[in-house]
Amino acid sequence: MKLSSKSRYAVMALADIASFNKNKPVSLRDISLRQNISLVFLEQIFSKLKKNNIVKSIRGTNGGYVLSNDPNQIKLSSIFLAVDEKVKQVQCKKESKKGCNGKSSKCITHYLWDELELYINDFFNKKNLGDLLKKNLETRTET
Amino acid sequence: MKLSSKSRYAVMALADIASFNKNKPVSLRDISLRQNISLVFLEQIFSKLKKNNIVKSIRGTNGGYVLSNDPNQIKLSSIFLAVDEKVKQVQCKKESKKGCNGKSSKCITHYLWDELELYINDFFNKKNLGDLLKKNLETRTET
DNA sequence: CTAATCTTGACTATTTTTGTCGGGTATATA
DNA sequence: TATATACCCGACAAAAATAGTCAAGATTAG
Ligand code: FES
Ligand code: FES
Repeated sequence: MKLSSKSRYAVMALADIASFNKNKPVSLRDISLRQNISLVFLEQIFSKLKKNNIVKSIRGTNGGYVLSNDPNQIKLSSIFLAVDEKVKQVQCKKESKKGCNGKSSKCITHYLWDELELYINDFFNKKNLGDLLKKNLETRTET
Repeated sequence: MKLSSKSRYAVMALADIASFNKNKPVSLRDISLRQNISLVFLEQIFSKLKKNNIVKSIRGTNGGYVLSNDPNQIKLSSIFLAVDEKVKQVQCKKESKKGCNGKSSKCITHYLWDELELYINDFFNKKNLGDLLKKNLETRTET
């Protein structure tokens, strides 16, 4: 049970931008080098982040990406929504009366998975990019 | 981000045994029919559950499986351990000083994923089969 | 004996993940 | 205006993980 690389990279890259944020656009090339992520893969990811208005792009020489909002406003859940990371533990359609096994009622584990799903989503709703930067700074200086 | 079918089936099947627990062994065939899970796949899963002492097997006619412990003693985390479900969010070796990206220090997202990992494992450590049965009963009768 | 049941290891099909490739288009700056 | 630097986009492909199947056997109640 883990996050996809796509999602991890998305958060990594955004955190990179946020920490280098001198109001100048950050190029994917730089992120790629600093974070060791394939440039072309990053392009894919940022296409989605842009469509979902998490970042703004500036084209041309000295271009790159900037965050659309303050890091404290960017929740993990928004990022994951943008890159199609879904926390899906329940295997049935929630609205339907039917269960995941094709039976006419919910399976015995349904409510457990539902609870787990809420539990995890809660984490992603509470955490934002700002928290990440702060935490990171704390832990690093604490050495 | 989701659990594997193997893990879901394991919990489902164990819950099935627990709720039919009249001290009689429950055959995989019955579970397969009731829960709509491939019999052969269940065999694979139960092989692991047995090795990890979650269930005991009784061979021969009228054989089947019984739980090794009281449902309240069987934590989700034990079940997942048995079927190799791993909650792995951090992508580096935790003990090492090195990061997931081959760099010499931990990446900027490391502490976030570490926190998430603990958070999720906490859920699995707190929940047991008994909780599941109780919850399920409540929710169903509440209609 | 024989039918029901567990036991085991190898094998395979499908899906998902993790990217690459090859072509664009826009723009700052010399 | 030329050029290099960047973003933009859709199709494709390798690799890994998942979700099983298949075949052959061992054990035991009745
Ligand atoms: S997960 Fe919803 S019915 Fe099984
Ligand atoms: S996850 Fe540990 S260093 Fe990146």
